[in-house]
Amino acid sequence: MPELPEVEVVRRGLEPLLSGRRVQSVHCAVPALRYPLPDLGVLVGHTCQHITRRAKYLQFEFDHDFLLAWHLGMTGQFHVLTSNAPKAKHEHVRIDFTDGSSLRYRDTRRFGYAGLMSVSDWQSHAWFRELGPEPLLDVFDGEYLYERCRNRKAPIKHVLMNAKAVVGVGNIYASEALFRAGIHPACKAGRVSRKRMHILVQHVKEILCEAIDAGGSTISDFVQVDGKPGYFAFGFQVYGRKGEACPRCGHVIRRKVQAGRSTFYCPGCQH
DNA sequence: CTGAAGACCTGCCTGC
DNA sequence: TGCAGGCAGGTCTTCA
Repeated sequence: MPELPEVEVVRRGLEPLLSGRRVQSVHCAVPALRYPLPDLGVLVGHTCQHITRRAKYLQFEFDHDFLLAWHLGMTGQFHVLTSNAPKAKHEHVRIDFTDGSSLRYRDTRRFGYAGLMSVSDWQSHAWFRELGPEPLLDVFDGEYLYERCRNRKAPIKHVLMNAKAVVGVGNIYASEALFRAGIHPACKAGRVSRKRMHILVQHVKEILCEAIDAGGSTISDFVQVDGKPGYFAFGFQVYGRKGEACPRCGHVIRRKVQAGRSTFYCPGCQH
């Protein structure tokens, strides 16, 4: 489901509802999502202090050095309800707080996963150790990406989606950013010029910011914490638009499968 | 080493 | 109406 903008929208929704709340009880309806769930019972009696984000992971920071890292996979959703609200379908985890609020995790496909680590040392955890830079930080710039792609024969779209190169850019935003930059998704990464790499990076940053401001993208099942959809999907220029006319040059937008993922592009203005 | 493909799991849509 | 097949926003593992 979510790429970086969607995870950030969820983080911003959860932060004011959960920070400062103390855990009263934890219920797991299943032993595992994608991986076995950690023993969340250790959080009982502890207070959620901040919710942060790294790549597509939400990080719930508790007192006493507990950090709960959570990846939403494709269909994971968090909702904050009251503790007496009924259990929804595919609701796998609930964390009740002493003030009566209740954090629910739903995940139809169960591709999500969670782990407990320490606030002071999460960077060394296997999930985080080898991640590339955050795309919205200044260290991610055209020069960085150009150097990262040198001699790489993989398609530029694969590099954009590779979390070791840069985090948070998934299938949708990779397609859209390449369209805006006029770069063909199958173009070998090592053959994109320095100048075009600068342009591409600018578009990646722009599109992620626009999507965050719009509350994320909803194609089928992304919702914000309050249940509202995201609105950015209305702004897609190529994603999901196979057969339609390119908004820029009028050529017919094509869909092709790259490494098992759908890629949408305009053969007229992406080279 | 790199890159491609399969696996995880469920639901929805399409076409026969 | 029913059913097979394809498809879905992520990431890890396996294989060539």
